[in-house]
Amino acid sequence: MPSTPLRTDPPAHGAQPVTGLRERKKAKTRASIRSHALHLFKEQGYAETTVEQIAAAAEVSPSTFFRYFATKDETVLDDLIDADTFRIMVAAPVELNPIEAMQYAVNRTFARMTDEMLDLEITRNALIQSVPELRKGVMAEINRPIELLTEAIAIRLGRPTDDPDLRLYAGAAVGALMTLTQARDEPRAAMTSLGELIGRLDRVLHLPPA
Amino acid sequence: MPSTPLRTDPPAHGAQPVTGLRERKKAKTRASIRSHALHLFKEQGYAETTVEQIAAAAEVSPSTFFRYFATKDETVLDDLIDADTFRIMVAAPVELNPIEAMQYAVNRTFARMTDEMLDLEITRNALIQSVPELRKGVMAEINRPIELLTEAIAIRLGRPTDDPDLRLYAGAAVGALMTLTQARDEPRAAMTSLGELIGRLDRVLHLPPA
DNA sequence: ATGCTTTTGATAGTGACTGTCATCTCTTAG
DNA sequence: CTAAGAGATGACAGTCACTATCAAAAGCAT
Repeated sequence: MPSTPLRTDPPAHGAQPVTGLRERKKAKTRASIRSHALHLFKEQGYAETTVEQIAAAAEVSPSTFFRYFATKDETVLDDLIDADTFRIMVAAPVELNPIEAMQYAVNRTFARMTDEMLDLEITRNALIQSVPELRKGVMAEINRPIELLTEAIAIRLGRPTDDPDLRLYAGAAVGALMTLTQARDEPRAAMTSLGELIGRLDRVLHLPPA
Repeated sequence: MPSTPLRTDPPAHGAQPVTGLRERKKAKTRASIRSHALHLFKEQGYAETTVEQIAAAAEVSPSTFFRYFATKDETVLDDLIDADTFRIMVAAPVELNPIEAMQYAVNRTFARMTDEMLDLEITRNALIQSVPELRKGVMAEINRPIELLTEAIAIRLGRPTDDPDLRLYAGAAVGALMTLTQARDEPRAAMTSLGELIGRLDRVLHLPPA
């Protein structure tokens, strides 16, 4: 919390905030720590990897590690919920119903990803599935996607964002989706077939009219 | 895991396992630790209370504390998901539909509780709502109630326990219920009006026929 | 270069949790 | 009633995530 922020971060719109020279190094450090952390986790396991090791691998001090990531699990869980996907959902063709719009957005998100991004996602997902502590962390933030989904549906349907039925519907959708993805054994399948899984939601969900 | 369990715990039926003398002391110690922990949490806050303090208050060593509770938060979260409620749900009058049966079971569970049990629940609930780490712990076990609910509905309807539609339905129900209870500000209301909240589920849920 | 801010590393904690081992206390066989 | 075995306890030492503090270093502007 700087006292006189002469040049703070731009309001975080869709466009890239014109990288400000010094901040590039920070982004690089952050990415480096994250990357080294994930590699180490994959090689030695999550619990077996200490923050000290990660810091050493990324060539920073442990102090610095904690300046970039508040907790060890943040290296895995950060950015997990992709706000972009919900933005795509909002912008999906109007004739799609909410569930179809979700499918559209998810499929499109996967299509946008490069192979290495997909690999990263899969690694991450495998970690989350296998390490209880990480699974815990994901669940803890379950409200975020519910919130985002509520909002996305509200915008699409021109309904108020605080419509209780919408929130209820979104909560049910996320809950159902959660059970669907967790039922899968292989992490790869759960991820790539996400679009298909969403299609099953309308078997049990029903959106009450405004 | 004793090598020769001459007298292990009975198969845990509904009836009370005839308490075996020494085990009574263990139960007492466990209850004591838990009670002291909750009181301290309420007085000084969760993070501000150390395991050492709890152990001291309960007059055991820190080592012993960890023999009874694997983690600090287990003192709060243990026994949170009440399997009995689901048992009551299974036994609810046949003419009730799944949602009505849930309401029936929840209301009955509250009715069974003594005042101090209710107080305990409310304290616990307030803690969970206010301490992020505890909330995390609850979310982590979200699968348990989904599982139990799936099973309860399956039994009531005479459908197979692994019916994917039922699991989906249960997941949606729990997800929706979660958002409903979290929307509330005052913990007391969220708990005691749980039965009423469940009634709203059928606004968005719909169980596909077998 | 000279000030200023921001980032960094070193250091010293705290507290949850683990593992080990000797002691002590029940329980049961004899 | 007692001895032996099993289980429970406490003391101790250690690991590791995470916090707080402070001085040195590096980026940036004038």
